[in-house]
Amino acid sequence: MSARRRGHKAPKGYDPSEYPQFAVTVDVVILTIVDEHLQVVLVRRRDDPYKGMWALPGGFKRPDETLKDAASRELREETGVEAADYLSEFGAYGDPGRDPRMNVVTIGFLAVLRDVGDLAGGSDAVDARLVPVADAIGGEVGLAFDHGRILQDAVERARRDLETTSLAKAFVGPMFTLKSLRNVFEAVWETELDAANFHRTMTRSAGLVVPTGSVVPPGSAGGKPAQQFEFGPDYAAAPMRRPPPEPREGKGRRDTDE
Amino acid sequence: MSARRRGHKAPKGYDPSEYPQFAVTVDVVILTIVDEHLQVVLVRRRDDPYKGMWALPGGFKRPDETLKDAASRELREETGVEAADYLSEFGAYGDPGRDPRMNVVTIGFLAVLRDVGDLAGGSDAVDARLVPVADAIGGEVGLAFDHGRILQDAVERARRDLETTSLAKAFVGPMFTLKSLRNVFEAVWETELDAANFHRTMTRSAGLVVPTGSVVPPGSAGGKPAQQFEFGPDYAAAPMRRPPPEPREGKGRRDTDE
DNA sequence: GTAATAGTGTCTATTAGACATTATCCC
DNA sequence: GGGATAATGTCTAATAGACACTATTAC
Repeated sequence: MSARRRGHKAPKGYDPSEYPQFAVTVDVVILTIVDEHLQVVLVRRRDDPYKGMWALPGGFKRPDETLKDAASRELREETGVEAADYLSEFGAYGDPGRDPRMNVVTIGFLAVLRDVGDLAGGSDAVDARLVPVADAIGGEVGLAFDHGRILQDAVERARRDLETTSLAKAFVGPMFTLKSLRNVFEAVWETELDAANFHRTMTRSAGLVVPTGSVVPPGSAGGKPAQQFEFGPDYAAAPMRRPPPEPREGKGRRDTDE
Repeated sequence: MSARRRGHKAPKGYDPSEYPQFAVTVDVVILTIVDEHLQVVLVRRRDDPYKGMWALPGGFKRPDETLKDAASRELREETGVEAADYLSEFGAYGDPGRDPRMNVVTIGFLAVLRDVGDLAGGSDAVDARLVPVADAIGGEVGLAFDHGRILQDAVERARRDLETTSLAKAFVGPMFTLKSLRNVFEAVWETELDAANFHRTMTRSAGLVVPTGSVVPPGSAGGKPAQQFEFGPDYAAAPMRRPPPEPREGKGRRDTDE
């Protein structure tokens, strides 16, 4: 007991052997939207003892880099993308035994990309694929360790940040139609938004999104060409609130019926 | 380069000397409201090489405890409080050199207490005091390392959680007046809320707060006795939005005038 | 009585949401 | 033309915010 001191400010010359040592890893939850659905990058290592399990990309933090730099490096190594359009820390994970092989504390980072590019180009020792978030959370994909919980936390953070920050910018390119922007909110929030009201809410106050003048022709099914917009200087948060999750059928208390 | 492997899943028998080792500390931002102002617990260690600097309470994480347990333990050691009314992780700090004495990654926890009790009872080696958050952030109190930034992040998280979670419960006791509850929002958000509208918003839908029937007599200045309330089952988030920060005088663009 | 605090009532401007209507394309 | 998609218009209910007013206490 005397060996341990209160507080984390060890005196000069404090012997590292007197306090516990941990490996620190950074795991990156890389989100993007493909086919109108939210997807996450998962990897599977060929030399992994947990064969068949998919995992979040990640790696050891180095002493001479920041946590964010470590996350950025892992992202680059995994996807070849130089810089994420959004990269922020969302959680820390240090339960004893969560990795049976060592004492490790993992910092979770949320990365959002407009386009994930060619995943196979990342590394020759790693399988990487895009998985719909619903599948990964739903348990249809076996996730290693506590990566399921980490992914859940990341998605919840993305849902919140989409409402309270300019995260939406990271999901779309410099020019976008209001339909594609609406799809971002619908995919991340897992909800449906009225197209007419969405259009009005986005364009009501100038400075959120501004029309560029160019239009995109409709698909083979026809329709009015859609205006292309870009973000204005005032977009700092979603101009609408996230709708509350719909009550499940047959769950929760039932006041009426029967 | 060959010694380092991509990803954090080291093979069995991986040599700990092949990846960097860190000390992991947990720092706890303990918030409470005293005299209608938000306050934070700071400590100053007698044997600290950085004499005169105040710091956030914290300590090393042990391999056999979770991060939250470590935070809870530090909180208990510092304040004698057995359990915080709110305790959640809000950030990770790992910049190289942030603690010049060792490689350390710090996990920040936000703790909220209704009553901080006797701080001096915590330890004989530590001075502890309550400091108004405005003073601590304003630079009027010298904070060690990057603790100023950690504190700022914690306060920002508290502001957000007060709006989106039931954090308000942690600031008041089991019974409270609407004035004291309103003061929680005003102190944390650094704003003023209309008392009449606050009352209506809180009591409009039953299940948020419910009157207990008991009242508290007014002070020496007189006034109508205040009803005491307790939280109902439906209080999961603040029933009002956080007001946007007021634009500073003389700052920002000026469209009119001159 | 006056001052002070708790709580209610009322009015208005804004907003969310539902939904009809118009505009412009493909076939 | 008919179908499909984009964008606008309209209506209603709910809400936020300002503020007047009533209720109950200390002095």
